[in-house]
Amino acid sequence: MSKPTESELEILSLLWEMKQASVRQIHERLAETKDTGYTTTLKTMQNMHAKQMVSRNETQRTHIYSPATNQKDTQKSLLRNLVSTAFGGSAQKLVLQALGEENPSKEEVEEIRAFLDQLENKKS
Amino acid sequence: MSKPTESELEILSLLWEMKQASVRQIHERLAETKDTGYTTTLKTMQNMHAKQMVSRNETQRTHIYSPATNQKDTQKSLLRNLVSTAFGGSAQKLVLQALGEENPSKEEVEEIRAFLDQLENKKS
DNA sequence: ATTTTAATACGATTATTTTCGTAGATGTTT
DNA sequence: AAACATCTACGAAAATAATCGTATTAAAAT
Repeated sequence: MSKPTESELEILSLLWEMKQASVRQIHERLAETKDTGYTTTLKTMQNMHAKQMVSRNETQRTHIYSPATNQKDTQKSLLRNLVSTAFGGSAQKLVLQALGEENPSKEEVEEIRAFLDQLENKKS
Repeated sequence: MSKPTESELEILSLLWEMKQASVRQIHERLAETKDTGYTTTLKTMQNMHAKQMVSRNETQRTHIYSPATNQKDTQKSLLRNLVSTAFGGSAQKLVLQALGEENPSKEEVEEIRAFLDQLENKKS
């Protein structure tokens, strides 16, 4: 599986969220923040299909697309890439930086703490 | 300041690490993992200079480059971008995912805990 | 049935990024 | 000083990504 481009990732992200969608639906979501033509969205999704990045149901005239790449795996590889190119290989730095930015709620902090506990238990 | 491209980021990252370097030095580091010509590296660094992404000392024949963009700021914007395109806007998810990947040492976990404490204190 | 609307396919254009070759200048070695 | 190595500058080609226009087909509305 190849690395999605910026545009592809925007679409993929929406598909992960929506589980499945038509080109029209995706295009409408994109239109909230972007200003490109419908056929641009269509073409990109067709490209993604050619790359097997998404699958689609063609039984209806309006094709329904769904993600063919696992969200977790994609996130993992994007994170790995970012860590190595922008954080000098240190995931720790990335985590701290992200936390500093995030301004997490009490609940979120608790969730992270719990996760850390769990990590430590696994070690011993 | 514009978003660095993939190649630019590789170089920028080395410059952050080395503080300053000649094209030759950068090229040799890149050569460890990549297989492109010297003039390619040179050209990219010249482009970066044109974009004011790096500065350079031209008093010697061999120019010495140094980063002109702040590492933290760049990391921040790259993180923000990744969160919004690949993590559905949730920095929390990115943090948890990164932690799951990282397999942090005891010391690193402690560092994160300390950072979380500090975050909470700031709130009250 | 005709017209209008909405969809896909697909080539072509444009923009961006990456790569390299060549020329010319400046050092270095012999 | 001649030959060689090592720089920078810079244009241009090649590769990749993003955008759009047009043709065609299918469904929906009148």
